[in-house]
Amino acid sequence: MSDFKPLDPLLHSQLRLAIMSLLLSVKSAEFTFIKEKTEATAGNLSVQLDKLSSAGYIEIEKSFRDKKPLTTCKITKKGVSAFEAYVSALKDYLN
Amino acid sequence: MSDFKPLDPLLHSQLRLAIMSLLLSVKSAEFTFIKEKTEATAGNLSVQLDKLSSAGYIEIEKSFRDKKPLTTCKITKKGVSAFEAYVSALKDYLN
DNA sequence: ATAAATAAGTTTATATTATAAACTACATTA
DNA sequence: TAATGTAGTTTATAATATAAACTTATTTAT
Repeated sequence: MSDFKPLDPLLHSQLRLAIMSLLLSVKSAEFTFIKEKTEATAGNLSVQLDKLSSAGYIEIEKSFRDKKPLTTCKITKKGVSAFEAYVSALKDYLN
Repeated sequence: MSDFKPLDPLLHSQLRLAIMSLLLSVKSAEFTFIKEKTEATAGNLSVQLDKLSSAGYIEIEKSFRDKKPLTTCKITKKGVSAFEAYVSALKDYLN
């Protein structure tokens, strides 16, 4: 029997974890804000946001501001739960 | 400027993290013991142990017992430091 | 008016990584 | 001596992360 619970592979990724961590601390965040905070490239960020969204961990709203596209992200209840479960599982690995 | 320090990719891996976590809590551990505790396949374990060893995070000793190969692993000082740095960096992601 | 630069992303191609399947070597048992 | 088990290693493949190239639209300069 293993001492180690599996770690949600969707969260066990540096960038996605950073995104989720950010989103936990705010009501919502814009693409460009997340990009600055995580120092990710736009392409990478776009892909990872899609994955989190597909999993139902975040909600993405696309609109326009000043005639420019505006992508706004928000963590979901499911995302919060998944994050908490991940942190809890991770603790066994960190002693 | 980023709020998130990079996570050592060698440690940010479920299996390698489990291996390091195990090795932190014992003087040394045998291949088969680590295999049972982590529930990894022998192939995967072999590869990941090699990576940790190449990085200088663990030391691997190969011998024989009862005429059978015996692989024994031990965490190094460098490995302990790396693990501690990883945990410290990770904390910023977990709030 | 049109060419160049900027902004906000997305899509796609590539490099890296994780993982298991297949294999090796040797010992034991039927 | 043929099959089974033990303890791994090597290699092939699947999955993942990442950046480069691209798209669409806007603003600014010529």
